[in-house]
Amino acid sequence: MTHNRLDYVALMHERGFRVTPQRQLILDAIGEGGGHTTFEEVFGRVQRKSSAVNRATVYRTLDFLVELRLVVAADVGGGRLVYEIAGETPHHHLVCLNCRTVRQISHEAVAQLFTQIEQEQKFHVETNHLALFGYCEDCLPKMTFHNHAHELEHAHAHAL
Amino acid sequence: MTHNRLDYVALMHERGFRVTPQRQLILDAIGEGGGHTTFEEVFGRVQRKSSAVNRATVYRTLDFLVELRLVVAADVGGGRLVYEIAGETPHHHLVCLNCRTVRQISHEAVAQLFTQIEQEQKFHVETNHLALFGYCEDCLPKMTFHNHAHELEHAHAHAL
DNA sequence: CTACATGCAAAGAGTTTGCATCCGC
DNA sequence: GCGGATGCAAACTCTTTGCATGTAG
Repeated sequence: MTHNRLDYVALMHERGFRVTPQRQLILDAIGEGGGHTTFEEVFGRVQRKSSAVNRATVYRTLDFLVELRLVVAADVGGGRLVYEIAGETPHHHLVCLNCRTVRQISHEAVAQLFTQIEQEQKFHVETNHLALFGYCEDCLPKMTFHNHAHELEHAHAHAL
Repeated sequence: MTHNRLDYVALMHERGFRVTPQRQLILDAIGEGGGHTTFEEVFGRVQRKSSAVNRATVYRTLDFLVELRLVVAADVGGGRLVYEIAGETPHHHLVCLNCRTVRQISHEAVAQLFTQIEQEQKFHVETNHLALFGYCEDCLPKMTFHNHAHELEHAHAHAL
């Protein structure tokens, strides 16, 4: 990763911000996420190491780190952001609509589409945060009959 | 659109559900969205016609219509779903990360990428709900400065 | 020592739920 | 009339904010 301890300490000092234990814990917790981490995961990891850290601090610190561009917040759907240490090679997300697991794919796999859309649609696709929704290998079998809209009775029995 | 009045009335009756004025109003309100409509837009339109309709009813009815597959809920980021009348030709969404406007693009434009990912990643991309995040023609100029700052700090450059 | 950062609790936004009433069929 | 649908209000979840206290530099 491009940001080691010296990097962020220097960056924060340069800008007149303080390097607090909470900020370091939270940065570490994001790094443990292997690419993408939800708020709850970060909060959980931080609490395990120091249970005194407050939710509000984690919210504020995540915003702060994103603003400093040490961290990137990616919208992969599900109404929740995922956080990643910035500066990694561009990659994208395959999000399973069923089990919500998020897998990464390389930039090369989609680069061509980006170029094409850029030209044809005059729309600049953000290269770091593409989210493709669909069904993963495990969930696809379960979902195939879904397309035929047959299991509704079952679903609806508890829904309404 | 594939679902006219007869369609959905028949469908609901078939399944033992009732056709209420609220459900018809809400279905109409989604149809007025020209492709994608947020909850608040639906609620607003419904209230203008019948101010007695409750928020909870709109929430419940949207879920109900999605479950009946008369309506499709698409996650285009921003933490909020957009609703569309089902059965339209497959299309996708270009979502501007700055102004949040959502534009549609045809399926053809991205079909090849889907096939490729399907084969290489063993992941089935949901053909109706692809959301591509980026910046639209209007917002891109405003964001270039922003991106530049980003790149300076993090050697993050990856031009398109 | 002086701001900036944190903890705490309360307030907000958005959504869901329990229950009595209503009304489609 | 029966059972599903609605309205209402309360409960819930997630996030933000005001303010007093703590602490990095």
